Amino acid sequence: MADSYHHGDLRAQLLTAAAGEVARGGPDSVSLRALAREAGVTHGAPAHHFGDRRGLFTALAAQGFGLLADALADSVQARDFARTAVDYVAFAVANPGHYAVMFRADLLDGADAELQQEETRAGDMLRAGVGMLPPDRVAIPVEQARQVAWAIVHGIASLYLDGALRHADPAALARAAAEQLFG
Amino acid sequence: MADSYHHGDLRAQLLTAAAGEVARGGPDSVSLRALAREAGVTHGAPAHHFGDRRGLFTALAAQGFGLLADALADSVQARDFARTAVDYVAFAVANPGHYAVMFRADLLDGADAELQQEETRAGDMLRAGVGMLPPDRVAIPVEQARQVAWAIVHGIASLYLDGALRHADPAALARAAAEQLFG
DNA sequence: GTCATCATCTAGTCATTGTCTAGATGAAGG
DNA sequence: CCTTCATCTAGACAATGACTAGATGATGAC
Repeated sequence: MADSYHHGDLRAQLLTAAAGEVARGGPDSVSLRALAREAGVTHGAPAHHFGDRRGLFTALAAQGFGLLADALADSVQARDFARTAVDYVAFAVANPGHYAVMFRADLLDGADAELQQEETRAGDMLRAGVGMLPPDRVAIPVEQARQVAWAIVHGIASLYLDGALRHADPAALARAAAEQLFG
Repeated sequence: MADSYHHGDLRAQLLTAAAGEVARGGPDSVSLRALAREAGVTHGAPAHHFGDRRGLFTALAAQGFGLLADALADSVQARDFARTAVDYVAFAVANPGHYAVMFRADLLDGADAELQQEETRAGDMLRAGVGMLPPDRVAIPVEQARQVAWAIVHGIASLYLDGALRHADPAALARAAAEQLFG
């Protein structure tokens, strides 16, 4: 359907291209018109699917939260926190374009229903993962432990994706962090 | 000198205004022309001081790294890691506009001399802060411990500034994180 | 005191972008 | 067959970043 009037899969293709572009040059380098050119449609076509630029990033973030929740499901069910930490960082490294926009409140429409739903699903997954830790390993209130656990995997992922930990193995670092934190 | 031909303090004023705007609406909402209007100069004036948009963010980040190094100096000299962690997060909360661009490689000119200098100074400060931890509290290689320590304060600061930890006290969280990590 | 130098700022221009509007296309279903 | 509506086209507009040539005046040498 690539040469018909109706593209047929434009929304998905735009999201994929946007993720690639964000991973390559950051959110600023994403141009709706460039994405449209790349997809072989006119510059106004993306607006129908995403409304505006913010809508594109919101859709990308929602997709990212969905993928993250999926990526964590196994280890959370296995109640293996160290593996959850590794899987979290591995998700970010494998999906840099998605991850780079997921927590950028300034780029997203926080009121978007799909975003809220996927974000809640991913958040519940994370909470469950930390809730299963052996209490004798946790020296601080459990709610703080949850936030600290999130902060550390987010910190590793963010710093690595921003190039600040260029010479480190992020997965190994996540494992070490889990051990030092709760081991 | 506000109404003379030469502004006299344009560079500093633009940086301050840019920090405020980044804190308010993120880097995307920063417009060189809007900053110029606000400062009462023409749209071309900022280019002389920063070259282009990237140069503005680079200068802002360099200033931020300098401020960060200053903010950490006391506690590092006192070899008090918990306080360093708190001071780090407190710096980010107090200077959200600076912090939001400091690690955004896509917005910065990594080759800038001033940026590299200030970044190195802040990095050395952080390394020194973690290097003084009691060895029997550290279960992982010291280099990983450094990275983990950085990741956790960066994670707390980032998540808080992005609004993901809206109901938490970031300083208290930093203290708790230090205790759980190395306490 | 005068003058040259140069950092600083002005003013105009251009391509590009996001967004809005009206309308064309064609797929899907009654 | 024909209506409906999601999808896409096409044109326009204001705003922006970047570039250029030139005006201004602060500074320091003589």
